[in-house]
Amino acid sequence: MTTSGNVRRGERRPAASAAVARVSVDVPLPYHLDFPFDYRIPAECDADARPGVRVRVRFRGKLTDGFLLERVEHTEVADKIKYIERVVSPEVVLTPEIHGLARAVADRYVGSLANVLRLAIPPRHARAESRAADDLVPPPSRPAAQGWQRYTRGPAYLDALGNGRSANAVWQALPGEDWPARLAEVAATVASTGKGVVIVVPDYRDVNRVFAACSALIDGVVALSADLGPGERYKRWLSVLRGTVRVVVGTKAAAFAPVADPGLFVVWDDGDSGHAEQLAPYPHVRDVLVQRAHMAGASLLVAAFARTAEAQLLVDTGWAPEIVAAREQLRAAAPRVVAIGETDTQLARDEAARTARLPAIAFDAAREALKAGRPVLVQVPRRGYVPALACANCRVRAQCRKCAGPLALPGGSDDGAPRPAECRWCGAVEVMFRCTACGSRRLRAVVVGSKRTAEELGRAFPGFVVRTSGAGDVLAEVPAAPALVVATPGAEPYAVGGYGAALLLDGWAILGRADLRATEEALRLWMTAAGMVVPAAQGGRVVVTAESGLPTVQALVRWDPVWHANLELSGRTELGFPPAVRMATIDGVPDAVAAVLDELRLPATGEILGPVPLGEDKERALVRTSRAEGRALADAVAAAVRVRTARKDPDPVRVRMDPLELL
DNA sequence: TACCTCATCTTC
DNA sequence: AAGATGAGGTAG
Repeated sequence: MTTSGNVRRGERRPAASAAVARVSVDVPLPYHLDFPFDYRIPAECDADARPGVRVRVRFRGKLTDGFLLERVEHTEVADKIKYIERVVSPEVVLTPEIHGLARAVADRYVGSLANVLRLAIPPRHARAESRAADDLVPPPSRPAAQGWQRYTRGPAYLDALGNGRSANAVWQALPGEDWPARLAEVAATVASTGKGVVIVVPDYRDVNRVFAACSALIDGVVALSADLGPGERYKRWLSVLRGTVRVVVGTKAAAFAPVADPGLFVVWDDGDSGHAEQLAPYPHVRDVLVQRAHMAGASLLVAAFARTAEAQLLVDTGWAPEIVAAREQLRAAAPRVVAIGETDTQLARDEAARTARLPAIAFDAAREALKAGRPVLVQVPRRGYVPALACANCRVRAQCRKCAGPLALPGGSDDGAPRPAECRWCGAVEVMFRCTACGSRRLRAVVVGSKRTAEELGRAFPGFVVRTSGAGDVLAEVPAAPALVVATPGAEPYAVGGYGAALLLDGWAILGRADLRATEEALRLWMTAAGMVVPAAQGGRVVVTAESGLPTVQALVRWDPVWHANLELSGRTELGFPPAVRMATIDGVPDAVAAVLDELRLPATGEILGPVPLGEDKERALVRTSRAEGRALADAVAAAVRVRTARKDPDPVRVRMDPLELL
């Protein structure tokens, strides 16, 4: 007698009540199938089949993993329903909070729940799970937090958090600030009330620094970063889930860490591109935490040396008050910053310094710092920026006069014939370029500096150690000793006791990037480096090689990230770019993009830009609405894409909401 | 009439 | 996305 597996298992019977499980299956489904599937819960699984557990189910014939989202009495699909194969483990890994958050993130970014859950919940590691839970550590006592007195609303902010009140904030750290210590004080303050804290930083070096700072004040801190092995990662994540730790420090996936009773979420340096998830649907840590804090009734702290336009918007809309230092505190803390553009560059008289293209002021600043026994940071731009055009005179990025997009020379056939510049966003041809800043009509290609900087500096400063940090080989820390430290942006080592000087070389190249965020990014990179330099009173000097008249350079010289963020935001408001508006990009072959646009039912403020060619016979359309209609935009794009995947149109389109780069 | 290919349909 | 189903065509 032949029997099917189901029958041989002995006539499975459904659980007595709520025998229908709604399951999110973990398979890359086409977008129109992003909804839960119903499965019958067998009686023997009744106890374990709780919402949030992992289950094993048969989906289109194959065994797959899934999350049990909820249990209900009835199903609409009684004729097709199958039994759950088994409950993988009774561990409730998807908490109601994270489920709600993941759903919201999926909706916001036009992605599927399964894709977001894959970012939020690490893969299971059975051995880590079987270990017994540690005891819950007692909350720490409230720390002194003297460091916050330098900021106008600092003490009041700490008080609010310490009294368990919800208090969002956007914090600009003073130059030289020991920001990991300040974040640790904030975390300890919230933890002392018994609530949980999640701190998200851009990379593992920052995780280590903040973890160390937090561990000095708090028992029960855990570091979560992608470089951990699967077993260790799951083990630490479980300690968060089981509520045995109160404070989580980690990189972007930690934004979803299921900390118990969260009171505060922190994102450090929200302008760092490391906070943008590289996997679909590409959520950004800042957005995830804004959403999460809102849903959880917890506070959000957006902190950095510089300030993004997005953070400025949080301030402007009243979502978060700002925490900045009074002017006299800034004067006491800031290094002396000088900008030298090409027109006023006086190269050092020293022969070797001349070879290294070092201006006299930079050479002197470095020499003084070395003499004082301190390391000198030399920031050089990374290779491989998108080729773009800038004004030949003042190096300001060449803008399209219609949409302010970046101008570039059309690539492709190299027949030598000079061709006019084109806008990379709207495709408009520019034959009569005129610089928006200085009025010059000449254009030049933006190129990046050479890798020889390190050798050349070695020759300019004989007898001093030259260290490099960047690309594959990132240095975490340098000692408090004279040395030249050549680093690419984002790879600057932490200097014990601070740098004596920072030389920000080829600053104009960073400014000239063909990017909506070029100026914001330039200031962020400069301030991150300059923020590691000792105060002017201790001889701290910063030299940036860029035109001193440019607003971004001014913002660095005056150390005024708030002014710059306001400028940046009003610029984007004027042009109609994020974060002033909500925007979606739709990529694909021309027919596919056209079909989606055709299907698109936009809300009232909706507007379509392009499509513009994207290379490889692909096109990109930009779609925008007011921020208020952001959700409607996401829904409209989702509906249009769903129609397409449902009728199995051959050419796929890729959608991104508010991408970091529009090109 | 058996068998193969390609399009369409379904996924609990 | 990918296996299951079925329409219609083709060889024998």
